[in-house]
Amino acid sequence: MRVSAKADYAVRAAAELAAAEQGPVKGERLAEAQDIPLQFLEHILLELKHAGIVRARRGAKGGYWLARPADTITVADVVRAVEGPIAHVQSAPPESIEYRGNAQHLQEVWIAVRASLRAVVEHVTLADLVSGDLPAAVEALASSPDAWAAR
Amino acid sequence: MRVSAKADYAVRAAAELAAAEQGPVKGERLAEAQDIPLQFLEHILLELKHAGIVRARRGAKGGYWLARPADTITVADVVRAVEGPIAHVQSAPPESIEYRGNAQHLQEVWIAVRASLRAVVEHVTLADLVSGDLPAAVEALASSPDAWAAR
DNA sequence: GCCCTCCTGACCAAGAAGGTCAAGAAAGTC
DNA sequence: GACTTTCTTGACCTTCTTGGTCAGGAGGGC
Repeated sequence: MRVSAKADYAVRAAAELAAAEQGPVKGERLAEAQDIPLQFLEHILLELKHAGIVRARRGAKGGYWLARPADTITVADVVRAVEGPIAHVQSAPPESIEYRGNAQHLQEVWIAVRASLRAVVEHVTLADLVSGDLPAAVEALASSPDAWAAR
Repeated sequence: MRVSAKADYAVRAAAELAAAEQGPVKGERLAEAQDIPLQFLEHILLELKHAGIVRARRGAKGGYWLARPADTITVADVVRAVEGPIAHVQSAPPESIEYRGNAQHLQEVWIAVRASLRAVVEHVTLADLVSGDLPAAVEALASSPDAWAAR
């Protein structure tokens, strides 16, 4: 239950692209802006491209840009593109697992875990991220002092 | 953002212990009840013991039992015991990461992710799991048909 | 003394995480 | 057409994690 460096990098780069006024942004600029190893970032951007989230052009004046408007791309889209399905259990979707005996209801718990995760990442768009104007429900979660406490 | 086999096994075994009427339960019985490789399970139980969640006694009539009442142990306790902190980003707690440029607000998103995760796993106890009587908020999340859809 | 059950460390194969390197292919410029 | 720029792609690398197995030891119960 952790977020990989790759997913974090991917979202940060995507946010940077969302904020770009116009025209393609070079990989190097993204890498510098977010302090990400360039070569690693280019692999990530390639995956985002294959997922249809980003587009690219080579050559002078080349670079990357978002394939769709920033308010139609969610954090979940970006994370899935590089990490695969969210909240799998034992590499399988929770709804496909059969639980026996006294663990019967564990399936519902994992389903609820996934749903609560989705409720956040599927509702924050890149546009929200850049503007800082997060959905009210997300803001509420993040603003509780309890949410900031380590545990 | 996935749940490991180890964490899943740990919760299942803990649920089985929570349901045990009385007296220690053998590792072998737990392994059979939940179809978990015995040797692997014993390593897991050892971790749960070190975390103070479970107790054990050796010898004939030996076995494992919960160190505390089942309604005071949450799924989060068990998962943390075997997987470490929940929802870390790049192996660090989200509140300790500094984001720059257009990714400034990503920190709040990861904090919200962690909070929403906690809202589920910290409120389901082993007793809830065995009885199937989950907290209303969790039930609500799990009962939405949308939550069961793969994506 | 003997059996039972937990305890523990060593080992292992496969895969992922987090990168780096280097060659190529397209786009633009002169 | 040559040259530069920037993306594209595959190969490679090291370390850690995952999901186990094996074998011996230690302690309890009878």
